[in-house]
Amino acid sequence: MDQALQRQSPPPVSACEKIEPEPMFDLIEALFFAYRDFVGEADRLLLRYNFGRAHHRVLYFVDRRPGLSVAELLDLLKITKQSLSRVLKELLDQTYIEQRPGQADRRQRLLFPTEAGHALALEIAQVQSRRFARALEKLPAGARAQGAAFLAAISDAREDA
Amino acid sequence: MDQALQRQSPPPVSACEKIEPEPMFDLIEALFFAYRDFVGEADRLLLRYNFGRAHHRVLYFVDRRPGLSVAELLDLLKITKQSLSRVLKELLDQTYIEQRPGQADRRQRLLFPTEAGHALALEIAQVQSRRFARALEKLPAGARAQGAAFLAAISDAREDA
DNA sequence: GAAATATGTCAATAGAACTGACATATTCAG
DNA sequence: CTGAATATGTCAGTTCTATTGACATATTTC
Repeated sequence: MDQALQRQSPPPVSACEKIEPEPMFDLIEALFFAYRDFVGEADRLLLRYNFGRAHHRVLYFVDRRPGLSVAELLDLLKITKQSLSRVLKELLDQTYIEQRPGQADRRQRLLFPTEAGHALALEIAQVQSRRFARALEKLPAGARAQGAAFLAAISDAREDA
Repeated sequence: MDQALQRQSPPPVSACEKIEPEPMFDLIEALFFAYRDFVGEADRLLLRYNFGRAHHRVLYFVDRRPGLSVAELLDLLKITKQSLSRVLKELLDQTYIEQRPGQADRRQRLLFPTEAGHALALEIAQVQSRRFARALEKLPAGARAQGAAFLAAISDAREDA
């Protein structure tokens, strides 16, 4: 049943065309599986509210950064405003999020979670945190800080927000 | 410009309903941004071949586990065979992947990368590895092994394959 | 007052996933 | 050998998320 063997050790590069090191397949795969299972769990929870992954991302950031402008949210999510609009409208209609005009700039519509929105965001964050907690139990002390630093280093340096 | 402040320290839980610890927002966010930027880079590269993220995932695993059966691939990706079919067909048609009947069980269609498929898979893996390499430069020695262990602990234990 | 900005919205499209139903080839168990 | 189970493929319809392009409105700024 194990005809699915790995393409293993780098065949000691025959020619000499700018020897690129062996790709870090361990990290590539580990990140894929970690993210797949991490979001999969939240997805199942969101189904109960007829929300998808996109709703979650919006609610998450609005809850974490109450008073966020639409433009700031778009930049965080790296999607277009048309993509955001459907999802945001549903969250507004079902009063998980509310808008208030900016006091300084009244063109802005600042986004705030409602009580229900905050509660839902918290519930999902707790489910995801329990996964992290289970993972950290198996790891030596300091793993949380190391893990956070590792992940931060992977994303592009310029994390605004 | 910083009206987007954090909902910070856990307001020392007023009542006493099974005190849930403060969610690990640092890890939740770091994993989101790391994955977003990690796959975003590959996505841009894939555009040149008119392939999407789904094609990449299939090609990646077929290249890593040549001789994989369709059922095994479905289980790795956690998608349905109908979802796989369009993507796999395109990869077969454009000869990045080829099928051979299993010698033991001739019902199976074992998947193998072609030369072109292997080259493309490698190219993408190298781009992603360079991102990891840049990240690891900033981190202390041992960060790679720690990071891999951290990610593995996050995904559900039973990684078959 | 004109230009730039922040947001909203309409329309059309694409990509990736889903469910359900059904067909074919092959293996396996009785 | 026959019938059930398995591995795969495929058709049809749907959902969700995202895209581009065009245009409207309110507000701020020069």
